[in-house]
Amino acid sequence: MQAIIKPDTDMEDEMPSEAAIHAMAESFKALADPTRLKILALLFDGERGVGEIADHLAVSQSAVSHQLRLLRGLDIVRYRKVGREVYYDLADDHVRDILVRTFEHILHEGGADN
Amino acid sequence: MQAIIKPDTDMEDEMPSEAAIHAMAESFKALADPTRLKILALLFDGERGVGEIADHLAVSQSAVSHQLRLLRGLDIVRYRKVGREVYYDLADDHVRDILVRTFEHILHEGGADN
DNA sequence: TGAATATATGAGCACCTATTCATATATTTT
DNA sequence: AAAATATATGAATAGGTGCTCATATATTCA
Repeated sequence: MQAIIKPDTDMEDEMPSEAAIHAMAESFKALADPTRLKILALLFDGERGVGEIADHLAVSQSAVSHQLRLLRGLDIVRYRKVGREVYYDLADDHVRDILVRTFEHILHEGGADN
Repeated sequence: MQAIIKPDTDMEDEMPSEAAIHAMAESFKALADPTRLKILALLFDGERGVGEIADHLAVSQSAVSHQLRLLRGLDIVRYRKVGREVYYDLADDHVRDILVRTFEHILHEGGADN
């Protein structure tokens, strides 16, 4: 499966495929929301239960659950079920890297306010 | 200038401020669109004029211009005016990094379906 | 000067999305 | 068993977003 994956990981030679572009857009879209970013920033320190997340941020349990489903579907977070609770965590280091880079970007941005 | 910038660039100690979260969401939002991603992928190889961009991708001049304005406003691209043409380019290396990381992320994503 | 070319912009609309509300499912406790 | 607790989910809706169309601005050319 996945026969035609060239090691074209640097994006410098040719345009990414239409499919790759859409996948990237999907991933960025997942990070393009304050609530989801807050969730991820919280998970940055380690796994958390759903209710715990909802409490820490000022967001309803339902809203958090909806957002976690979205993040789950894109392999941005993973989860672990323990009894009736579900602990969520960042999926991998790409996510960490991307979050940090962007955080740096906005700090370095001449932008007046912080 | 920029007196109060703590070297808190790693996001590991404390939650980013509300303002930082919103700024990050804005940045990601800018990357969360196929048209804008295609523009950026094109600029990855070097600067291009607006019409050139519109031709390469299958997008109207107006649409490209609208999107460039957005990217400009977030310091994701910069521009250079020569006569009546305007050449756009990626603003800095953060953008390059973020694009590459995300490209890697979606390639490494075992994800079968979406 | 006026015509041609390159880019920018405002308005309007179709589509998408994040939340709330109500409810469902799953697990533990009594 | 029923009640309590933790999470998930579908529907409805308000607000946001990207496109097109028409037009404005800026620059070069004849």
